[in-house]
Order: sequence, then structure tokens, then C-alpha cells
Amino acid sequence: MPVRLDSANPSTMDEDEVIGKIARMPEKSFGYLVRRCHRRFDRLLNARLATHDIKTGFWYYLRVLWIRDQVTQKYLSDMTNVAENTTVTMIEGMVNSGLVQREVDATDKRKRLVGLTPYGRSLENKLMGHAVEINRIATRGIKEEDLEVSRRVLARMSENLQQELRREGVG
Amino acid sequence: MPVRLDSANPSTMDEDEVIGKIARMPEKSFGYLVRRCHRRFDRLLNARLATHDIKTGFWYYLRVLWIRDQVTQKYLSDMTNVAENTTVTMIEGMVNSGLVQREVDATDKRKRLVGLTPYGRSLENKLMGHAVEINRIATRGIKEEDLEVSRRVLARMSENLQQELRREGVG
DNA sequence: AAAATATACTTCGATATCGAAGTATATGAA
DNA sequence: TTCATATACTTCGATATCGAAGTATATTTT
Repeated sequence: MPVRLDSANPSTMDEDEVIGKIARMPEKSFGYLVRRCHRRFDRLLNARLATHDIKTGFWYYLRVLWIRDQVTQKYLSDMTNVAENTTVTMIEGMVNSGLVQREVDATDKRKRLVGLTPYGRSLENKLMGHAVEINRIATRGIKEEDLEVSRRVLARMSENLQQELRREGVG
Repeated sequence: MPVRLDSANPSTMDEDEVIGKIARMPEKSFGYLVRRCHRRFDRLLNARLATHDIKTGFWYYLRVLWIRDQVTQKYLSDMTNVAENTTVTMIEGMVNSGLVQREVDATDKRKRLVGLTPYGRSLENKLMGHAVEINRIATRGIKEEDLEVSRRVLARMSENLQQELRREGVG
């Protein structure tokens, strides 16, 4: 059967047709679209942070800590969507850079609470501006209504994927 | 001035308000939403590919080569959104794994054309099914109409960011 | 209370990625 | 034609990331 590359309706396509379509048209695949977009967000952010001598890897943790201070590494991993062993390394780096400090939780000695130093806290105002501006650049010329739909869709896809990851015992 | 965390309209928010809002509500930030979504796509794909002994790093290149064979490393970098030096390393790995081969372009000796081996080509059917299924899982329960809006938005954001990256001389 | 299980963190070795700076070849300008 | 610039690829050293397996502490079950 020939593969139609145009406006075929997914719900009426059979299996081979769907595979063919996504195979030949990455722009139809959310995996592709999301990855490409992410790479570019990340690169731009990276370039901006470099001018402040902040490693991109630290950014995501700072972002969490500015909202809630004194949290476990587990919590940071969940919020940043980064594996726990990665978080260990990153937090060590942040401690060495004087951004955060760590102490064992008195009531549960398995936990180590991570807290901002005054220096870490002081970066918020300086750095958040970049995040805001990059978001503004990215969304330029797009209707607020469509942005809102997309936020919902991205959140829902994340949920769907998380559920599947758990189901398959990944992470 | 107090920051309203509810349904403020961005177009009427002043600077501090926008920063405060995005700072405290990462779910409003596309940088955050896209990254989280990407991480989960990537992890799930990774878990699937591991069962076929294929490194995730190779996947994106295979994906391009299945559509168009015998292309330059530059082309591969552009299509995969990966820096050229990364592509060098990856293609070397793929050559060693017997997935592709390389030859200098006769008409332009700067170029090295990368082409699939029969083995590399033979993986397409086996592996594309995973990509399709993961997309299906991710988009479960979302209206096709909203998906289409989101595809457009993601593509447009990628364009906007690309333009800015060029403007700032990044990449 | 002892044993089994779960949770938080860590260590290890590997992979994926980049920026900066370098080499070889091609193209355009003087 | 020769010099300057651009393009494609490479090398190097660093960062960001993970999976698997290990340790310490807490919680649950028997």
C-alpha cells in the first residue's frame, strides 16, 4: 500500500501507514519536535549563563532552590527531572562553588538537606531575567491561546510518559 | 507590589510581575515544560533501545539516514541538532558498530559522506515501531486538534530560538 | 525485636554533549 | 594568481548525564 504523506487522519491510518508517516516526517513526531526545541532552549540559556560564570547544570537546581530552600536531594532530582546520582555530583559541584551547603537531616539521617548560601540566593534576580527573556523570545509571535493549549499538551505528555516509565519500571 | 499568582494576563503584566510569575511557577515556562517532556521521551526511548543493544546516541543519526542516505556530517549535525564535534565522535562509534560507513566525497574533499551499511538499514523496521509507540503513549488522551496546535507552536518556538542563536552568534 | 523491605544517598564506569581551537580543502576578492 | 575568507571536519579537555550496584538508615511485617 502506498503511503500518503499529506493530510491523512491518524485515526483512520493502519499501523504500517503510521510508521511510514512518522518515519518519513519527523516534524509529525513529538519526540523529535520536543527534542529540537529543548536543545535550542538549552543552548541559548547556556550561552547566557556562561556570561555569568554559571554552569548550566547548576541552573536547574538553583531554579528549584529559589522557590523552596532546604530540600532533599531526592526532591531536587524529582523537580529537575534528573537522576539521583547525577544530582549527587551536581550538588557537590555547587557546594564547591559556594552556591549551596548541605547538612544531614536531624530527624531522618538518610536525608541531606540542601540549602542556598547567601551567594546562591543573591543570583536569583540577576539570572531569572534571562529565563524570562528566553521564554519571551521563544514565544514571540504566537497567540496566547495557542501557548496555553501547548502548555497543557506538554504537561499531559509528560504525565503520560511518566506513567509509562513507572509502568515499565524505568527510573 | 504584590505578585499575583493566578490568572494575570501576560500582556498587561509589568516586568517584575512576569519575572515573579515565571520564577515561582515553572509550569508556565516553556523552557521548563519542554525540558521535562524531552527528558521523559528520551528515557523511555533509551529503555526501549537498550533491549536492542542500540545506544540512544546513535538513534538520532539512524533516524536521519533512514530517510536520506549518503549525507555529510554537517547535514547530520543540522538534522539531529547536535554540534559537529559530537557528530564526529558518534559517527566513529557507529562505524565501529558496523552501522554506517564513511568515504570522502570525490567532488569536495572536505566532505565525508556517511552511508548506512545493510545492517544499519536493516534496523529501521525493527526500531521505528518504538518511536511510533512512544509517540502514541505520549499523546494518549489528547485531542488531535490540540496536538496540531502544539506541533505548530513547538516548530515556531524552535525557529524563534534558532534565529536568536544565530543573532547572538551561538552555534 | 528480628527479618524483610523501602528510602536516600553514593560510587563506579560509561555515554552524550559542548566550546574553543586546530587542519584541510574550497571559494571569492584583489 | 594569490591572499582572505568560508566550509567541513577533527582534536582536546570539560560538563552533564545515566544504569547498575553498593551503603546507611528507616519502616513494615512477621
